[in-house]
Amino acid sequence: MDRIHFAETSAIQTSPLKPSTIKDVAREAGVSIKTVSRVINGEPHVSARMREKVLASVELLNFKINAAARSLRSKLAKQLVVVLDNPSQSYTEAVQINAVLACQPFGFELSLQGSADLDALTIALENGMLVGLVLTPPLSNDFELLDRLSEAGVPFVRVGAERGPEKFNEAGDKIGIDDRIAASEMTAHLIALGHRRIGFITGAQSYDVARRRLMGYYDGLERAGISRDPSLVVEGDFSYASGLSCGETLMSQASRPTAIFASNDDMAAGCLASAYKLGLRVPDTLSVVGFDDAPFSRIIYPALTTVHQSLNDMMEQAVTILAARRSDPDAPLRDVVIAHSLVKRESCAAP
Amino acid sequence: MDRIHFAETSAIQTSPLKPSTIKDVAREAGVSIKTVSRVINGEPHVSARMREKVLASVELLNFKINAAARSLRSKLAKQLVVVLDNPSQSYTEAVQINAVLACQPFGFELSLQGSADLDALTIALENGMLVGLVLTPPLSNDFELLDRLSEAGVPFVRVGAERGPEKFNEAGDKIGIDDRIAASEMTAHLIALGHRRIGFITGAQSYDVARRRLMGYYDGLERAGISRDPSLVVEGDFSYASGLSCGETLMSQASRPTAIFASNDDMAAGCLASAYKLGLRVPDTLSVVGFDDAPFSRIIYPALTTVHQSLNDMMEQAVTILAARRSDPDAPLRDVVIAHSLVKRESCAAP
DNA sequence: GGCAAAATTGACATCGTTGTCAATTTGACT
DNA sequence: AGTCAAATTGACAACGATGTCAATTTTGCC
Repeated sequence: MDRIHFAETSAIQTSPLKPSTIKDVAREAGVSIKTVSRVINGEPHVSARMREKVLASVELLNFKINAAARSLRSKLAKQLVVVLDNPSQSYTEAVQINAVLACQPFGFELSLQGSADLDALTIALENGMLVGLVLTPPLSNDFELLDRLSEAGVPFVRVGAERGPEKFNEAGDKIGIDDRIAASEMTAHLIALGHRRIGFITGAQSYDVARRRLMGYYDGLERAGISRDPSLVVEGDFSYASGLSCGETLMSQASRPTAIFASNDDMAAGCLASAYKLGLRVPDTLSVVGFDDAPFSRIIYPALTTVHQSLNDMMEQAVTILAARRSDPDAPLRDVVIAHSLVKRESCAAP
Repeated sequence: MDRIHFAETSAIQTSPLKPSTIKDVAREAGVSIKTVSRVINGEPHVSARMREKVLASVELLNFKINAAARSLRSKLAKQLVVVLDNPSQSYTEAVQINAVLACQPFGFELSLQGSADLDALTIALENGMLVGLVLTPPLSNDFELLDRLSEAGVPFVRVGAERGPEKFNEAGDKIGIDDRIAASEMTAHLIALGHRRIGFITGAQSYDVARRRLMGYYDGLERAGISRDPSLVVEGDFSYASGLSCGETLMSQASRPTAIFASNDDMAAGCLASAYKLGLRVPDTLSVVGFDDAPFSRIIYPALTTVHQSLNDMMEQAVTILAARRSDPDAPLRDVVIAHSLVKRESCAAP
C-alpha cells in the first residue's frame, strides 16, 4: 500500500461553488494576476511583501492551478515516452507502474511503447509536445538507437545503462544500480556461506546488463580465488521459461553446483521450479538466489534471496531529470547511481 | 506485454512545424471553426457534405485535438478516483495498473486513495471536476459509505459488489464476476478429481466477497452430497501471511484434507509455503488451488490452479460506465457480470 | 537632492477549443 | 410561388493561465 498516493484532504473552500482562479487570488491579495502568476511559478522579480500576500490568499482560497489552462498557454511539453521491450514480465510490470506514479506529480502524459518510432518522436519534439524518453534495457544500450536519438535531439534517460570504461556514445542521462558490484556482492555472500561450485544463469549476452552481472559473478569468484568453470555458466533470456530449462541443465550435470545464482528473479523462480521437479530441496540441497527483488520474490517458496533495486527511485529520478532538462536542455549530463541492497531471505543456506 | 498501448505511428504531417489546429482545418475545408468542432465532437446539425469535407481535411492535416484547450473550455470532469484498501498486495497492484490503463483513452486523471474523503469528493463534484469513484472490495460493500455517497450524489461503480437477493442499498453501478458460482465450479473440479476432504481458507467474513466464495464452496460440496465439516474451514484475511498460518492449521489436523482451496492466490501461495515447510509435496500429497489468477500464480511452483478474473475488463468497464454517466447521470444502473474461467495448472491432482 | 539604471508591477493579447446566439439556408405545406 | 418552421452554419466571447512590453517604483551613486 505504500505506493498509493493519498490525495491531501483539502481544506473547505470559502466559496465551494467554483475552484478559485488566479484572478480570484489577485483580487483577494489586491495585486495583478501577473504577480500571482509569478509567485506561483517561483519567478524572480517579486518583492517579499507581495509574495507573502499572494501566498496567504492562495492558502485562504485553496487555490489549485488549472493545469489545462497552463499547458494551453505555456505549451510546455507534457508527453513522456517509456520504451519497454523486456522479456521479464515482472520487470515490465514494475516499470510500468512506477513510471505511472513518477509521472503523476508532474502531470505528464505517459505513453508506453514497445519500440521507438523516430519519425513520430521527432515530430512530437519539434511540436514541443515531448518531454523525453525513458529507455529501459536492452534498448538503453542500443547504441545505434542512441546515436539516432542524439542526432534527432530527443532528450532521453537510459535506465540500466552501461557505465564505466569509455563508451562510444556518451549521450543521454544515465540511471542505474551498479550491477557488477551487486552481483559480486551476492557471489561473495554465497561464498561466505561456504559454496564453491556456484552455477550462474546469465541473460542474453547481447544485453549489457546481463554481461555486467556476469562480470560481477566472475569478480566475486576471483576475489575468493575460485577459478571459473565454463560448465557452470548457462545462458538464459531473463524469462521464467529459460530459468526452468537452464536450471535443469545445471542440475543434471555430473557434479552439480551447490548454489545457483540466476541473474534475475524470473529465472530464479524457474530454477526453483526445476529444482522441485528434480526432487532437490531448496535451500537444503541447493541454494538459489536471484536479482531484482520482484514483487513475487517474497511470495514464492522459499522466499528468494535477491538483490533489491528500487525501480521506484529509478523512475522518479528519470522523470525528474527529463522534467529539469525541459527548461535547461544543455545542463550537464547526469549519471545517477541508485543504491542497491542484498535482501537475504530463505532460498539460500550453507551447502 | 499485451498491456502496453502502442501509439499509432502517425503519418508525416504536411507542415511538421506546428500541430494543426481546428482553425487550420477550417481554412483547409473552407468552413467555420465551429463546424469543425461539431464534426469532431459528433454533434448533430451537420450536413453530410460538410462532415465529409471536414474529415478529409482532418486526415490531410493530421489534426489531433488539443486536450488542454478542450478541457479548459468545456470543463468536462476529468478526475476519477479509485478507492483501494485491500490486504492482498497482488490485487492492489493489479487494480492500480489496470485502472491506469483504463483511464488513458479517456484522458482521465487518476487519483488512487486509501479511503473516501466525502467532503473533498463533494466539493470536487460540485466543481464538476469529478467523473466518479471506483470502489473496490471491501469498500464496495460498505453500505454506510454507499449511502453517504448516494446522498452526496457522487457517481460510483462498485467492483466486486454483492448482487442477488435484495439488498438495502441499490445505488451505484455494479461490476464483478459471479464469485459464488466460480467457487462452486472450483470445488466441483476438486471433487471430480476425487477429493472428498477439501479444506477452505476464507477471507475475513466481514468481506462480502469472502462470504460469497465460501458459499460457493458449500454449494459445490452440497451438490456432490458431501457434508460440511467446520474443522475444514479456517478464516484468513486475504494476505500471504494468513495463508501460511491457515495452511499450517489445516495440515496439522488429525485427518488432513487432501486438497485446500484458498479463496485468493496470495493465501494459496502462503499455503504452498506451509506445505513445503511441513514436507508435503504438492500436488502429490496435497492439492492447492487459489482464486484471482494473480500475475505470480504461474511463476510459483507448482503453477497454481486458480480462477481467472479479468481486472482488466473490470476496470475498463468501470471507467467506461462512469464516463457515460457523465453525460447522462440518470441512465439506468448497470450490473455487469464479467466472465470468469477456471485456469487449470499444476497445483492440483487426484488424491 | 537629482539622475540613471535596475527592479518591480501591471495591462493586455494570446493559446485552441467550445458555448451562445444570431444569420442563413433548406424544406414542407398552402 | 409564398410562408413559416426547422435545420444548418458561422461570428464572436469565454475558459484560466502565461508572455510581452510598457509603466512605475526603488536603488545606487555623485
